[in-house]
Amino acid sequence: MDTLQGMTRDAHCGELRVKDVDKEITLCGWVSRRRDHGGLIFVDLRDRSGLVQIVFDAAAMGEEAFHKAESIRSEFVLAVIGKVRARTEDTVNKNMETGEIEVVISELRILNKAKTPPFYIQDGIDVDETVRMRYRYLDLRRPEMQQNLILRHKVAKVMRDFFDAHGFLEIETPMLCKSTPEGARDFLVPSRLNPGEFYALPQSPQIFKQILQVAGFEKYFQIVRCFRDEDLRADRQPEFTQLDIEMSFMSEEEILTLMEEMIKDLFDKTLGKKVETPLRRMTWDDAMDNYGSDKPDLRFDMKLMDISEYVTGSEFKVFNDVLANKGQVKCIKVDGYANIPRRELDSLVEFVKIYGAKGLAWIQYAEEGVKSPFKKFYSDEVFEKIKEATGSKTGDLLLVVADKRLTVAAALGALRVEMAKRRNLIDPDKLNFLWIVDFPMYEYSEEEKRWKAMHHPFTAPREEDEQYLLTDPERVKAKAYDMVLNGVEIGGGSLRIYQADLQEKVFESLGLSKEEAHNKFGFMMDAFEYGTPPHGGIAFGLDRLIMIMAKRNSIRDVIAFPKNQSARDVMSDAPSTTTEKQLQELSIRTALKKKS
RNA sequence: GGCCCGGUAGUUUAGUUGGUUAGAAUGCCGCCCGGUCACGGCGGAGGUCAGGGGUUCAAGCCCCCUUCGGGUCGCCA
Repeated sequence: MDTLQGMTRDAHCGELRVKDVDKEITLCGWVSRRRDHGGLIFVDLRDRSGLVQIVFDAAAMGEEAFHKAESIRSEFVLAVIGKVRARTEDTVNKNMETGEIEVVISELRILNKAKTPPFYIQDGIDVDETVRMRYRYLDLRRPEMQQNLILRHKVAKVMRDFFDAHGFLEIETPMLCKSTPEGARDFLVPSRLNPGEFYALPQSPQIFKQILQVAGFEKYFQIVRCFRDEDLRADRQPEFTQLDIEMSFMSEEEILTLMEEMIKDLFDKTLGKKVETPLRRMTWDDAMDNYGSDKPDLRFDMKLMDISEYVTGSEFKVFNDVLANKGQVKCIKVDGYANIPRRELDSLVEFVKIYGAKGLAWIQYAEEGVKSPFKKFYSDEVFEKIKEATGSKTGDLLLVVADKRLTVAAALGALRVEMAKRRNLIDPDKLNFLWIVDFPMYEYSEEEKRWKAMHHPFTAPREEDEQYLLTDPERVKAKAYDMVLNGVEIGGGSLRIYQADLQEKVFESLGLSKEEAHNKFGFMMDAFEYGTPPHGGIAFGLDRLIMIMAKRNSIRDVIAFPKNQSARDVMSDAPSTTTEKQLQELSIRTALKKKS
């Protein structure tokens, strides 16, 4: 095995071009591929910058050195000295960035050997994710994964520059915190020095960033890790990164505008994409009624349409019962799909049931006539009216759900996205941003039989709705906003309550007594008594944002070391059991021996 | 906690109605090869069919349980 001793790397594989021809260079990198032709060996050498073909020529480099080159295998680590040479026209490789040149090697050093990797170190592999995670250091060696993390770095850099330029300060907040009572489950950390007591890892720096406003920093941001002990998804990890922002003396309008500028700057400087501002704004009510979602994907249309008025007063019990209970009958139109196979319709019925709908009906405006499971309950005239009202043509399909407002929204909203995917209606190159505004202040928890804060209990209600806080919480709208990109919530925030009496009223509306509230948020409420400026902020999910920018389907592809769906790190095998001694030190008496 | 899908050489997989020695590609090893770039040719090694139990003359295939993985509903202020 050789060493680097006396060698100085002075070039990078992926950067070499025709302009470098005749230069004598020293490269370092990993062996991506080897093509051994007997007296001539080609190797694709890879470093962070990319690939270049290096050539070992038996005639030119001597028998001993060539013999060494013959021992090269995949992922060996090499240092080579060679001369850049233009390729002859018939040997140019147009698929490679460096395909017009190659490097003829005069000296080879094998810095390290490598075991045969369990999968190809290349883009677009189709390998079980567990294998990728176990060998994450090899997975991350793949160019596309390197690009994802390079993009991630650039995103963070552009954000920091932007906020610095706009007078924001990045201030760190604690990782060891007081457990927050509402919201997600906390990760708990035992305190050795305080037996029987626990810290929580932050779900977000929410309270600290508001207190920083009380402290007079005026403009704060932080790229910060957050922790939530909930079930995982393709876009949810137990620890994730958020771009956290809070500022004083700014209106909702000013905050939204500033964030639009930040997004515009970000996409321009990282991807070279122009984002049109101001971004479209939509109220929560409009989003729910027209798209069945508070994070609608507007890269395609397919609005939800209400056909309640056309189907009232018939013998059809399903619709009658729903309409009698203030529900609605709504549909989406799938263009040109009247001849949908029966089997697929049946699968769609099962699909909407996942979202709480009891069933799915349909109208097929087929060439041979209207087909519908409720055809016998209505006249041809009714189907004509619906056809006209929904703008349907012969050949179109309507998918119909009848239920309570939010159930219809959930089912048809999900079905809308599903049908768009199946019918290939989504342009993957499109970036569709919008703001959702005027969120409800509260949502009802069936489980706990009480009103809960939709955003969090520090969110300010709209002034005109304050009078309904205690009497009619359902109609109170909040000064809250979400940024949505391609059907994904990438950020959310609000103006906060900064006056003690209003805060108490909101706590009261949530069923929190003064004592309870003080017990849970006392330090914050104390702080708020010493001159709190009006303030507000927002937090962006950095992982999700980068996932979309990198056109991936999982945030695991833009996080260096993610957890699997069971929240395990399969490379290091965390979490794990610990020693009796450690547990005793931490005053954890119940030593759980899950695994022996 | 619920639902759906899946686990067969290192990897990606085929495997019929349950019926001979589980087949292929790729990777790996050896030999040959001077212009390849998914190099090519010849030869070779490589399998606890996730684990356990059951049905059967016979199980990769059927049934049950367990386990692991992915997606998702609930959950995620």
